[in-house]
Amino acid sequence: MSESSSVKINHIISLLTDHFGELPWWPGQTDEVMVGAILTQQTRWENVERALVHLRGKGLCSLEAIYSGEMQEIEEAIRCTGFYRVKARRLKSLAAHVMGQYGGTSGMADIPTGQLRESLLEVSGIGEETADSILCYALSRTSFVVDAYTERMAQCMGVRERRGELKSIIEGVLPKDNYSYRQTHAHIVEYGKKFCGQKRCSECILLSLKG
DNA sequence: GACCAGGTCCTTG
DNA sequence: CAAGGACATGGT
Repeated sequence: MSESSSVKINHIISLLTDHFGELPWWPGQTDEVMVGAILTQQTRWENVERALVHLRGKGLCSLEAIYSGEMQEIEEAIRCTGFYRVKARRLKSLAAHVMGQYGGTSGMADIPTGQLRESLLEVSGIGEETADSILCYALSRTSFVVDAYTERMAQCMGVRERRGELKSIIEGVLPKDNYSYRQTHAHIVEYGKKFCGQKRCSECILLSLKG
């Protein structure tokens, strides 16, 4: 990674923090956040929230309940998030993995973050972003979530590194605490939603960094 | 009706 | 490795 990329990213992060301040982002209990991490794949958060309401109504919000729940019930509850058949399968895989390997969410407490990440990546349907979302937002670890917005923003500011490298760069400049990790990812997504539509790119709040 | 959304997996070149 | 398609509903 180039030195200038780190400097740029560091600058971007502090501008975003100044602009957005503290954002309430992805609250909730551990298991629900893990479920949400899968449901939000390529999907708007508002639709995920509706699905979570359905799941709560059926008592299907814990991994234990999903593990033993009916596939049909799960599919029905999450239909509004799209890709519902794939996602139901992914939820089952995650539940089976966590129950089988750790006996439940609480069993993961003593596993080091890096090891847990590798473990999550073994689950079919959990890629890098979902694994990091679970680590950061469900398990309060310091593993930064790089998503499409992060990559888009970086490209837009002339930082050419792709996702894997971006993760290293960002983790390299952030204070090593979970709060900073959560907030920074939240800032990037808010920035992306508000300013990264093609039409609005000229009004981008980071315009001063371009060039 | 076209196009996109806080991805991941599988197949091809 | 990069690129393209499949998975699917809901909002603009």
